[in-house]
Amino acid sequence: MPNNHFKRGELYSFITGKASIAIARRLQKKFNGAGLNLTIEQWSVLYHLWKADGISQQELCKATFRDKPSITRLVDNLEKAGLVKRVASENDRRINCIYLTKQAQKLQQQSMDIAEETLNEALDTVDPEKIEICKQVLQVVYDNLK
Amino acid sequence: MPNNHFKRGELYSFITGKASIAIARRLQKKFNGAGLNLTIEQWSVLYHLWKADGISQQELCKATFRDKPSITRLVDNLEKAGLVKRVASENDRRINCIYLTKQAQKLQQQSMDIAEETLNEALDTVDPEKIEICKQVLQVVYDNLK
DNA sequence: TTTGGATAGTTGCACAAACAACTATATGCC
DNA sequence: GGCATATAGTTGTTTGTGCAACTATCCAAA
Repeated sequence: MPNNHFKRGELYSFITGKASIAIARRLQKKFNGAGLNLTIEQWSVLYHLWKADGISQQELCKATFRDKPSITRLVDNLEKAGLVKRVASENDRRINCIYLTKQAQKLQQQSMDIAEETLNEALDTVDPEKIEICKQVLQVVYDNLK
Repeated sequence: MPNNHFKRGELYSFITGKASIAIARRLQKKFNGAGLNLTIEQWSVLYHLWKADGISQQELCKATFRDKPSITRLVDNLEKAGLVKRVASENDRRINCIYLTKQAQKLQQQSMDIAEETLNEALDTVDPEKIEICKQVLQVVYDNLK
């Protein structure tokens, strides 16, 4: 029997990711409350564009851990909202480079502040060493399954 | 500045819950591979019915951390699949008691085994003490935000 | 140079989530 | 009894996800 054998009652919340769902909901509420008309999923795309503007949809797939159709539709909606635009690559016409609009650039500071605030609320009273261990475990889980 | 202040680069995967998404995808693939025609969300409803058959939709909302419309539709689909049936409560006709069919009872052992196997794969090589700390942290996160 | 395979992106479909607005039933209070 | 209010559940709409099938473009080898 593997040493990580799980007791029945402990299995559920690990699989369902209750904690990350709670974080996402809190963040969404804060976005709404701040008048940011933005879903968490859209924000996750902008997050990577703020780090590297003009990357392709394929690169957004890898970065956000989503499949191609999901990114197609997120970019569709971001484009409708006037936050990004698709520009066909000069070198390879299969590729769309995704560029932030000025409007999207304005959202960076505020939304990142809200995200950080949310995480601080989530991790309030938690020993920083335990947070570090938790992050390590989640990273190994991800690496084990990807 | 709170002692849990997050560095930018660390913020993203905590918020997006990459690890639990990876777990859910792996579990879904295993269900599909085993010929279980069942989504993870449907399984999460059955999970609670296996523990307490005949509970109401409202109780399923609390147990699965979902809102009422989500449960309505999950029960719709489970009912279509012949896995549960709605029975109006005798005492209070507003309430639907949700009962497992024989077909659903047969799925318990196999699907729980697969779930446990998935978690063991996810947590392979992780020190059990660290898993314990990780579970604690995630529980506190949940309690902080709920 | 043509052709076959790989890569980038899109579309259709089924399922699920969040929110608001709705129906039906129960309950408590006058 | 009758009305206000709370509770259980449903429905409509928008958004997102996963899968399969599709188009367009690129590239490399015959």
